[in-house]
Amino acid sequence: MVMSNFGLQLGLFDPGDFGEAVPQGAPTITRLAASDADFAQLLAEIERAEDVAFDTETTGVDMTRCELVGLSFCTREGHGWYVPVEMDGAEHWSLRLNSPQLAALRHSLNTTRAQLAAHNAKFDLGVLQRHGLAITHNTRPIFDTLIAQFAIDPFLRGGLGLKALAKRYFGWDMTEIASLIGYGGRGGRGQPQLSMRDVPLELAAPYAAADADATWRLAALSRLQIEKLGLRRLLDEVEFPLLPVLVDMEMAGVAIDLPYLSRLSDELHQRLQVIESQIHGYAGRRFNIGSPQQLSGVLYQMLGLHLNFADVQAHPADNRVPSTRAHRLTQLKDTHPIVPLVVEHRELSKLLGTYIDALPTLVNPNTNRVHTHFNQAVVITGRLSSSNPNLQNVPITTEVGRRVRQAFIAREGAQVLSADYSQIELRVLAHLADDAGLKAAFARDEDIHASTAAAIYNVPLNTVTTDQRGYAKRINYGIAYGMSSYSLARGSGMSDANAERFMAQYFKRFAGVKRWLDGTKRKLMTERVVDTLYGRRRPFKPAGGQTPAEVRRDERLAVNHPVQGTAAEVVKLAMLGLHKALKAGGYQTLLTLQVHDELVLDVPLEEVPAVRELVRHEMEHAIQLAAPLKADISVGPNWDGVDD
DNA sequence: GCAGTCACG
DNA sequence: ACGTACGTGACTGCG
Repeated sequence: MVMSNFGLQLGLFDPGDFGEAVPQGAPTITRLAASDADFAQLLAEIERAEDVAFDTETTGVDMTRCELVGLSFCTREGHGWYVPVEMDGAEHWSLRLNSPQLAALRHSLNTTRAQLAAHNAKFDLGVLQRHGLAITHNTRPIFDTLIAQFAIDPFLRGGLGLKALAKRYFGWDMTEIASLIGYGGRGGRGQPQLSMRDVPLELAAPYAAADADATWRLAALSRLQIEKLGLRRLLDEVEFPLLPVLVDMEMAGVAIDLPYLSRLSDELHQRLQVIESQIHGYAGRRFNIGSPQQLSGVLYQMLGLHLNFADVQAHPADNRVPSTRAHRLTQLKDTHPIVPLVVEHRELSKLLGTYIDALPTLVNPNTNRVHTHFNQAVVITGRLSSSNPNLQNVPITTEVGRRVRQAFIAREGAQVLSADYSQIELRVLAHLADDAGLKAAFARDEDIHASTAAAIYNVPLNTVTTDQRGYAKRINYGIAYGMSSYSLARGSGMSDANAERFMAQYFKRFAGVKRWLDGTKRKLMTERVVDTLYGRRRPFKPAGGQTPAEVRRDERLAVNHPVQGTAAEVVKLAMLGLHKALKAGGYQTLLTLQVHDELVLDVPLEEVPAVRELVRHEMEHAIQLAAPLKADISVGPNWDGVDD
């Protein structure tokens, strides 16, 4: 066994563990669909197979724009079909779009009793849907081998790519797509020189057929791993059913008010100019304010700003300079007029660079909307992540930030509906810890931070002060992340001794939480793995050799994982129920964004009253926990919601 | 390609 | 005595 591999050290899977069930050696036999008769045989195989893996070959990686070039299928191990699509030139048979053959394939895929499998199925489902091959009526969820492998081992070395997995489990050295279409630039980055459309059939067919076969074998292996690790409910009831929901969300995209952003950009660039010359004036010379190094030199050396000696001490071990982060600058804001200008400069250039000037370039010209990617296999806890662009970190805190949010609008004649869970992680904690005090507070729909304060300070709820509530809020959130009394003191301004007394009082009052934290740490020590309500695992390296700091960190990770991860599962369940209800009700409403505890929808005006109640119901009844779930909803012309 | 910074839950 | 809350993604400067 290769002990250098983290996944294997964790006692997960050796490539040969399921070797008998999944023979590895035999290469793929390629069968080209070269006639109507061939194609008919493929459909017959799809219809009577137990499992069908498929893959799409396209002209690009953007599912909202690329063209379908070919399809590959595997209905039994070792055999892969390739179906060319819309091939020009008469010498080869190919599947035509809008043809009876394509309709027949759609019917087969939607009615077969087989479970369909694909690697990174979101892409393939989106592409197929755009080419008249929507898979919406197959009663079994798509088996996504990438999502499955991420649940099986989130720390898989070598990544989750199909080729890497085939190498790892089957010892295959598969053809990389780069060797077919080539990539310009360095390190395989940059634009491909060709598209799959330009690759000769003799090369494309075996390449694509091998991908389908590899996916088929990987699905078979994954099923065994899933059983062994207890991941069936997570995948069958949450992750796999979520796939078509995410496809719809990504295809829907979100509307952006471009003229508004353009005006905002002009205004803020002007302001930035003014600030910049003022900063250079105070500094006595021009320098790049965006360079932390140069800025640090100006602030701490030229202007001599500091709160204490430690600020300006050299860091001989490395070449680091004193930090210029906003938190630091805020502490210094009254010592020199340059400081607030630097803070504002930071804020404006961040907002302009990341959102205001970036978003317009990301609008899809075909749809006039921005299509983010929701990734299901990045975050260890099971949250979604969003990228290209990341629409889960659109500003909201500052005044200017809210103006950025106003650029997110709805279709003509529609409104933006935003619904967010109230304190979902604390409700999840109440459930996981089965804590009587926490459950009672939520059952009475109390202001949880105020009622925590009342409990800890042992005062009536209506006499809790703003400060007391603030400390309680800090501790409520901190607990879920494994915060220490030391951090509470640092973060709240309390003395170390007071913070310690405060936390002791909290654990006395919420003994169930204390029990759960201790139990989770014990599980970490003994089993080196923790999991969520639906069984998503968070493995840890074997004990031994960690420093005390690393042990503490692992403890925080271990207690945070079930809380954050279970909350993520609840939100996903709500998305599933909502998506289903919107379809069943024939609504034109689009689910557009998910931001961890918030769902955003694009709702036609006439549907607003009904959809508002639908959303509330689906979110609050996504699952039955020991604490009730609560959703707050606002509706308005843009994402900076106005009315609730 | 990494570090610093900062946007969000 | 330890080190200072969990989880992300994007941009910029710099070597």
